[in-house]
Amino acid sequence: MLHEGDNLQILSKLPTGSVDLIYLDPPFFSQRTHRLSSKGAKQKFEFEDTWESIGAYISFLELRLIEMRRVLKDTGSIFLHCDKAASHHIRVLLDKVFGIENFQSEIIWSYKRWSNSKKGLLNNHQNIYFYSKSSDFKFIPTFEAYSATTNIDQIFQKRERNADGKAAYKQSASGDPELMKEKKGVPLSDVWSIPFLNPKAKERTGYPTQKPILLLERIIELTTEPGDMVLDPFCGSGTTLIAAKLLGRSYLGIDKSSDAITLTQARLDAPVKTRSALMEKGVNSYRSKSGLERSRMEMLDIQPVERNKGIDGFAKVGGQIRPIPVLFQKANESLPTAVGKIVRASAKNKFRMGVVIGTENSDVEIREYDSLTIATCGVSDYAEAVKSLDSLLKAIPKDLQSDVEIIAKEPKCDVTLF
Amino acid sequence: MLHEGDNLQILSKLPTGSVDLIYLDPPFFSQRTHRLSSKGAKQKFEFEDTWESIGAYISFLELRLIEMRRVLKDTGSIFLHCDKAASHHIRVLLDKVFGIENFQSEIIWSYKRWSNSKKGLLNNHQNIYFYSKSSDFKFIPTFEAYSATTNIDQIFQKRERNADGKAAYKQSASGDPELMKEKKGVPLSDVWSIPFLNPKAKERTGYPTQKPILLLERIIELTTEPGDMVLDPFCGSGTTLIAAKLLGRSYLGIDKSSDAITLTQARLDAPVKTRSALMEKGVNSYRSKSGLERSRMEMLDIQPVERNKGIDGFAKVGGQIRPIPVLFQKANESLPTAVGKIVRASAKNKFRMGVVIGTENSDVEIREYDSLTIATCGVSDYAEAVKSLDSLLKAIPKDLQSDVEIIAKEPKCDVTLF
DNA sequence: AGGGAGCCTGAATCCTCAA
DNA sequence: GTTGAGGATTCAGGCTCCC
Repeated sequence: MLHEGDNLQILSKLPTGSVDLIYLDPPFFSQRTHRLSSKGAKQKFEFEDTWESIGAYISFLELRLIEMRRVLKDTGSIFLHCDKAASHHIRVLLDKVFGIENFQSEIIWSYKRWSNSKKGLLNNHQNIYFYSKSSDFKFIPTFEAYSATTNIDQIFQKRERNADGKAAYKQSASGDPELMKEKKGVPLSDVWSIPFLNPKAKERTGYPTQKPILLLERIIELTTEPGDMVLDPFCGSGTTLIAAKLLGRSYLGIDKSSDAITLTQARLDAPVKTRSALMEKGVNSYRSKSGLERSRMEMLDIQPVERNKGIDGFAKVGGQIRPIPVLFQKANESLPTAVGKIVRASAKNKFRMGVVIGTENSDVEIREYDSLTIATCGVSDYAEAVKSLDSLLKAIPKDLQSDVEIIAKEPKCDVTLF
Repeated sequence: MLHEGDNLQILSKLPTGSVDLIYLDPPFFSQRTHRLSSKGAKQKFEFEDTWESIGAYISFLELRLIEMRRVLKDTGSIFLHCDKAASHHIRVLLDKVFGIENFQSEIIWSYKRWSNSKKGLLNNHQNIYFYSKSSDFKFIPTFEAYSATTNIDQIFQKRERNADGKAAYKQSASGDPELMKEKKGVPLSDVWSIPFLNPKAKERTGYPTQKPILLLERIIELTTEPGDMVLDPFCGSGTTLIAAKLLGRSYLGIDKSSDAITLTQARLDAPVKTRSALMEKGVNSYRSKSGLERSRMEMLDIQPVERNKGIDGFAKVGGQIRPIPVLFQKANESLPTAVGKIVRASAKNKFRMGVVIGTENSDVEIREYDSLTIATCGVSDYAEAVKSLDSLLKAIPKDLQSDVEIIAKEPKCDVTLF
């Protein structure tokens, strides 16, 4: 169900204790008007986020949060999405309205985003405050995969405390370890790495500050079951309601803008969810390189590239990444094959030179392929790699020297990495 | 230099405008006493973190923050480390003392830690507030590697706006792309993934709430240059000062506990920094499997194992990880070799059955190796894998059936992964 | 009901032993 | 002797249980 109007009016008419989950994404107190002007779009959406003072902003929220608390069931939860602009004032308010004892989590939504370098750190997260109405809130335990450092094969073994009070693996009379029947994984963390909605994503509606469906799905699945009622009093483009619908929950959306309500209705009628590989499989699925390859590149100070068959990385000079592609010969391919790959991959980009590192030790060789200068060398261990890379660079023709004053670096730590 | 005593007294004697960076890690308002009860330790450190009220806690901090602001240079910065217990009240206070306009970042220190199943989400982050004394603060630009999804080979190309105002890759007269000479990487984010100090780390001193040196090094390198003065008014085990010393900065530490001062002095005399693989190389260095292997396991719903030569992962049933090891036959090994590996790896742990997935398509076969039942099947593509795994499980002996009702899953996305 | 003791867990290290 | 696979160990948070 959708309502157009001031959410305070509409909330006050809703029955007490009728909602299982409230997610709200109010204006963040950014003190500016948000609009998205995608050239192709038929429609231009915008909303105001300018306030007289932080006090005015907080009073605005307070009136509404009091009503939200009222309409929430005793087992219900509320998720308030905000950012650094007012997160501290909002949490003080939430403590007041819902009670400190009902604070459950500060969820950090972290993402990578296109950057325009500024003085200081890039803002790559937003905050979501999770409060329950009571200690008896509904919560569906959710688990993640174990960390790569966890000894999963070990922790199947049951443990006990021995005479000294030390923990040790439990053993049956015969000396065999006793195993657990199953393991669940690790409880979900409060730091969520979910990609920011890419400017190119099909899911985008043109509405500013639109949130990814995946984020809302996670919130809904954590605290509700199918059929439960989900309320979004600042529904905007309607992402919360789309997610609720896709998961078989009932939903109620409020927004004061008729454009927003129209858009939401249209999205509900025909939901589009980006099947982005990044969203569904995570950034790790992009990592095509093994730990060995990655640590080898780290030691040679090479910036890895994950999406190109003919380029494993780019050489760095003094911390700067240079347009000099590097390729490692693979175990099942010949050196000429590897060279062919890097030449093909470099052609479009007009890189002037590249490096191929072979699997067998060999002297440095420099050859021209069309307009590309390729150096090949072989490594079997780190010292050799550095030495080869060094002599490789010394052997480079004079006119290319200025481009490639690579200094072979000391390894970053004493530990042998491969 | 180290001072024992109440930092308010000692701060008030420090000259105005004499410090470049202040990092403080005050008690978090946890309302409990922190102690580390390591059995073997000679010494037991503890500190009180119980307060009459949040008001008392904030006043305590306010008096001290006012002095800290005074001793800071105009180009100086302060980093206040806290957690969800009082972060909102602390930020309100910082706004008051340093000015809203001098807020720079909310840094999220995120980490994985030994878990503690609870209702709700695991607390896996702490907050660090970064304020400057003025807009003219010292800041050393710092860069990270590009994300795995970035088209690095593309971003070397210069861009321009064409007639329609759209951005496009710049081309020379001959139609070739023009390349940038170098790229720096991505500016550092405000979400920092740095490992938590593990219970087994040599770097541990026995002092509770000890922070990793790596975290402090990053803060110091961001806002100071060699020779600059770093102040930690709640220095505890002295991590800030160790990091400052290692980076050639001057340092000043204050703590009211003489145990803490003694410990800090001892650490300064002989700094121990864990050369931990995780800290220095990141979690990805633990991933021994290629993207192909990992995505294959994801599709078959297998939990990967990274530390065992004879086990690639464990089978899941209904989302639960079961003690059923799975091994993929490698390209350069025979099926019997693979079976030998999984049998050896499983022997000590007394797993009852395992699965070997071969490289060639073949029917499912079940054989006994000592007390271990091994099922082998072959796959060459996804559809075949699902079919094989399915028939494999149907072929499993009756008495093991209850252990392995694996249902072959639908692929999670349309993209063909192998 | 309230407080304290003890249990369970898994991340990440240390450390042993076999190749 | 060297390496590295994998077995052993630590410990704080949050739970339960007991007094």
